[in-house]
Amino acid sequence: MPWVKSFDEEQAVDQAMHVFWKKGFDSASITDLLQGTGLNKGSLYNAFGGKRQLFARTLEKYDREHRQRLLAKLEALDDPVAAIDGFLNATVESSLADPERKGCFLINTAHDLENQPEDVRAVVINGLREIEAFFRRCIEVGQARKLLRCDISPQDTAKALLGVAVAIRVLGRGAYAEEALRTLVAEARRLVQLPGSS
Amino acid sequence: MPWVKSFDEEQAVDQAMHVFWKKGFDSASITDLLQGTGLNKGSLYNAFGGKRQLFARTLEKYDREHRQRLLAKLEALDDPVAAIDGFLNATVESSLADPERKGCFLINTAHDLENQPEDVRAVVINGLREIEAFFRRCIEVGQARKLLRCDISPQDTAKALLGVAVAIRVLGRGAYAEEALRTLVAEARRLVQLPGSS
DNA sequence: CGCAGTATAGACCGAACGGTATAAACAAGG
DNA sequence: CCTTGTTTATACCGTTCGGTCTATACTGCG
Repeated sequence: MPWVKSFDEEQAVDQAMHVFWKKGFDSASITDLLQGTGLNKGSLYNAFGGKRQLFARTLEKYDREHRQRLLAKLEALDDPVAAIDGFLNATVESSLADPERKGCFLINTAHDLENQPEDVRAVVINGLREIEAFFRRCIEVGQARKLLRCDISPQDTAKALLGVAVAIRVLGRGAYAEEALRTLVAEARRLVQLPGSS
Repeated sequence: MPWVKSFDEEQAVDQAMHVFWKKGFDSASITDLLQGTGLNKGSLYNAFGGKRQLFARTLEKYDREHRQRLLAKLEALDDPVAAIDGFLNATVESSLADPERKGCFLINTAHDLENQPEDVRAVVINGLREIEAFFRRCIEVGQARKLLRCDISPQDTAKALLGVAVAIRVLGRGAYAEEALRTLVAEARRLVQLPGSS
């Protein structure tokens, strides 16, 4: 093995991620990916196999570095109220901070779920399911600690919170401005009867 | 004027609508549209000018015949509770009834809002704004008639209801099954404190 | 019939698509 | 040096893209 590798494969995946995230699978052309990664065609096909496989890798990386990382950070707070609040606010902040208004890569892909290969579908479904489970755990703990109202179903309310997060991500791509997005967060908070914090 | 027209232009728009609705603007090819409408290339370009203009016409038709028609029907009930309930349930039913899982044409387009021409953007923004206004009116009337809790903001809660509707449409495209979608409706109902009806 | 205007079918355009292949340049181990 | 395997750059493949154009068939009016 006289040579190992010259370019940073993980960095290339990261750059390709932004291309796919912004344009989606179909609209992202090979040329876009070559420009975004700085690779040339041969290296890209040699390193990743093709467009589909590269897309799957970028989505997995996004899921790992965005969703999983955020959920882990929030669970570590050991404060269910702050965790719920934190997730929704992070959703809004991410939407507002991105001048390209790319939204959430997972949800963008979920919107196109029909024509995705099975491995991609699995990442999306699993990611959404884990966000829902995160909300459910937050609600259960919050109820046990008497921080949240106890007359609601954690399972069902978790779905509602995920739903609001989805709406923030979709409407945050141009249809709703900051104030409206923050209103959605406040309304979601009302579902679990949190006191109005910042 | 020795001839008027041979094909039904409105029917062609309707068939093109389903093509764009299913595939989106970019992924719908001219060939798809020709097959869907039964027209040939010359007629299509002669009658509509091009892909973009045809897309705008199909979206306007969708907005007119789906959103406006549903809202008018529900407003005519003069029953704010049934109207809110009816909208959310209709959203679920539409999602479930469509084997192609196309979702809502307006919301699909809203998800791509960035690279839409101005006229298309206007239809989307206006459509969403009117759904929100519909919810707001329902809540205001419901409060005046003591059917809904009076300690909530009609304006803000209307945004939340629209948000849940958006989530139903997005997650209804494969990520969520019937039961989960109905849970979202029930949770939305909880936002305005409706009694649990079917 | 002859004229005007439309529908049809399909050729044709340049460009871009995803993907493969080929060439030379290059780096490290033997 | 020589081999091995990767880097680049580019040519090339067949297909499809949105869009134009032409030639022909057809319909209704005068």
